[in-house]
Amino acid sequence: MKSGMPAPDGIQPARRATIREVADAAGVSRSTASRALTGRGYVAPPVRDRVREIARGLGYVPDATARHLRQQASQSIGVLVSDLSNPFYAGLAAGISQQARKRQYTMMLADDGGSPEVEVEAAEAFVALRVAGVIVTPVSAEVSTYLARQQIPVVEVDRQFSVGVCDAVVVDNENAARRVIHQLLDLGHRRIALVIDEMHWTTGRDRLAGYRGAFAAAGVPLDDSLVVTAGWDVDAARIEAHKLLSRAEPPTAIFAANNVLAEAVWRAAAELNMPIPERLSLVSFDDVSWMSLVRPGVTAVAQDPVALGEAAISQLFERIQSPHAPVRTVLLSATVAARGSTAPPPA
Amino acid sequence: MKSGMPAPDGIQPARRATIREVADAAGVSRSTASRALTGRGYVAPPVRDRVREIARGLGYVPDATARHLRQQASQSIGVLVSDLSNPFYAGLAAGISQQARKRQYTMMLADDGGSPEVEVEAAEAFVALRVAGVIVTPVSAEVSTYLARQQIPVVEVDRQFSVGVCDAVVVDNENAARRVIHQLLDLGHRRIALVIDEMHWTTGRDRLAGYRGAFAAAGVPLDDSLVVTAGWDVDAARIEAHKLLSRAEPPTAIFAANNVLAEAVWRAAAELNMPIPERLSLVSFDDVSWMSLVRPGVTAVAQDPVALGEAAISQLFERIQSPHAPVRTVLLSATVAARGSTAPPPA
DNA sequence: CTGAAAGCGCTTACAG
DNA sequence: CTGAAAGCGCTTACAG
Repeated sequence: MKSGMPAPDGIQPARRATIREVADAAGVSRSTASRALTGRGYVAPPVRDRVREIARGLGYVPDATARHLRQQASQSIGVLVSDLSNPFYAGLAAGISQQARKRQYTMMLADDGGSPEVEVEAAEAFVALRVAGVIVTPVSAEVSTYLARQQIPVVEVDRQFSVGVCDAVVVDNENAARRVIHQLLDLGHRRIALVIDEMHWTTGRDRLAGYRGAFAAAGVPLDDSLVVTAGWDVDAARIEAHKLLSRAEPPTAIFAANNVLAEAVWRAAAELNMPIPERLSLVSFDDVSWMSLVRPGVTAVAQDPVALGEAAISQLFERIQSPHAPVRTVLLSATVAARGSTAPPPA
Repeated sequence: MKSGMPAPDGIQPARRATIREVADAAGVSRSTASRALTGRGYVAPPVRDRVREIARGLGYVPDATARHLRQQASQSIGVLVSDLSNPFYAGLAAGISQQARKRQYTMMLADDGGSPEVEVEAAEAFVALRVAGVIVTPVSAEVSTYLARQQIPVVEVDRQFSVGVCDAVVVDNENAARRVIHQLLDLGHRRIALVIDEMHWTTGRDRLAGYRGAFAAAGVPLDDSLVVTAGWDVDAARIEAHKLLSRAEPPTAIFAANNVLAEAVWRAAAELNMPIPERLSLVSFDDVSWMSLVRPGVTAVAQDPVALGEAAISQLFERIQSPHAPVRTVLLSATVAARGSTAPPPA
C-alpha cells in the first residue's frame, strides 16, 4: 500500500451529524430544523422539504436519548425473563418484541437466570435508562415493588407476586391443571404424581391447587408423597423423577408442572425402559415443540407464550396511558393438546 | 372509603429525585454531589458518605440517558436476531445477555423475523439510541454497511455478509458439513440429500460446499436433484421433504442444514412411516434439545449458540476498545453429536 | 477541597 | 412564518 494514501476512515466524517449541522447546512435555525424534522409545529413546506433533504444527505439520525431527556419520556420498554434458553420465555420475548416494534418502541431485554438479586439489579438498570415500563416474569416480590416505588409501570407475566399492587397477565393455571388431572382420573389412574418446581409462586401454587381440586372433586384420596418438588435444573429433576419411578409402588401417571420437568420425566422413563403410555402416563404443563416430535406425543397444557407476551405489552401500554386506572389481572385460559402419552393404568 | 383521604398516590413523591435534589438535601453543589456519587474526582470522605446516604434515602437513581448524553458514550449494545422462537437464536441472545450483564451493559434486543427491511429499521432505532455497538445475525448486507457508515461497531454472527468490512464470529460450516457427510458416505450411502434453506448466505454456501467437498474427496459423483431448497417455514419444508421422500428413488440419507429443516424431515418421515435409521438416515446441522429426546436420537453438528454469543460480544468489546484494529473473522469449530439416526443404507 | 459555568443534542413555549 | 432562549439531568475542566 502506498504511503500518503488517506486512511479509509478519512472518507467518513469524524462525528455524527447533529441537528445543528443540518440547520446550518439548510440555513435555518435549530428550532426550524427541529420542527421540519419532527413534523410538530409549523414550518413552510418548501423549507421543510429542504431541511429533510439535507438531513437525509448527511445521514442524520436524531439522538433519541437527547430527545427523551428533553421530553422526559422514553420510547423503550424493559423486559425481564428468567431463562431465554427455555422456549417458553423465548416465545414470550418474541411476542413482546414483535408488538413493541409495531408500536415503535424498542425493547431492553435482560435474562436474570432466576436470581432475585440479578432481577433487581436489572430493574435498576431499567430505571436508570428511564424506560416507559417493564414486563417481568418475577422471581420475588421485590422487582415489582421497587419499580412501582420508582413510578415505573410494570406488568407481571406468567407468575404474579404483587397481586393487587401491579397489573398482571397470567394463565388460568388452576383450571388447566384440574382438567388435565381429571382426564387421568377418568382413565382410571389413582397414583398420579405431581412433579413441580416449587409451590409458593402463583404458578406452582395454582397448578398444585388444580391437581388437588381434581382429586377432591372425584372423591379420590390423595397421597402427599406423590407430590415431589424437583427444582429448575433438568438433570437434578431427572434424578428426582428416576427415584420416583423406582419406588416400590411407583405412580401410574405423572403430571409435570412445566416443560423442563416434563423433559426430565421423559428422560428418566427412557433410562428405566418404562414404556409410555403402557406403564406410565405423562402429561405436561406447557406445550413445547419436542412434545409433538417424540413418539408417543406428550399430552400437554398449551399456553401460547407469544400470545401471553402480546397480552402483557397491551396491558403495559394501557397502563402507561392511564396511570390511575384500577389495577388489573388478565387471566388467559389454556387449551389441552391431547396426544398419545396417556392411557389407562397397567392392570 | 372515607372522602378526604389522601389518594394512595399522594404518598409517593410526584417526581423522581434528581441530582439537584440530592445536592440540595446534602447542602452541597451539584458538582460535588456528582463527584461523590460517581467516585470520579475528589470529595472529602465525610461529605461523600453523607451525599451517598442521602441519595439512598431519596431512592435516587441517576439518569443514564443524561449521563450518556453528556459523556457521549452509551452503556448499551444492540442485538438483532432473526427469530427468537428458534432455540438457536434464543441461545445466542442468552449468551450475549449474560456477558453484557457481567460488563454492566444493557442489551437492546430486536427480532427482525428474517426481514431485511425490518432489520434495517431496527438498526436505525439502535443508531438513534446511540448504542455502543451492535451484534447481528444479518439477512442482507445492508445492516452492517449502514451501521459501519454510522460509525457504530458491528459484529456479524452466525452468517457473514460483509466479509472484510466488519468483524464476524461464525462456525466452520464447511468442515463440519464435510465431516458429517463423510460419515454417511463411509456407511455406504450414495444417495444423500441436502435439505437447505438457501445457498447464498455464508451458512448455506459453506454447508453446501462441505457437502460437495465430501463427495469430491470420496470420488463419488453427486446428483444435483438431491439438493433441495426448502425455505424457512417448518410446514413448507415438511411438504418439500415429503415430496423428496416420496420420489421413485428416494434418498437413503438426508442432511438437514438447520434445526428447523431437521424437524421438517423428522415429521415427514413419521408421516410416511419411514423408520429412521432403517430406511432413512438423518443428520442435522445444529443440535437442539429435542434431538436427544426422540428415539432414535438425531446425529447433529453441535454449534453451542451460547458460546457463539459470548464470542460475539467479546469481539464487539475489543472492537469498541480498538476501533482501528484490523477487521477480524473468528471461526469457531463445531463438534458432531453422534446418536442413533444413522445406519448403513437399506439393502 | 468545592462550586460556578459550560455544554452534551435535542424540543418547545414565546416573542416578533 | 421563524428564531432566540431556556431547559431536560447529568459531568467535567477550571478557578479559587
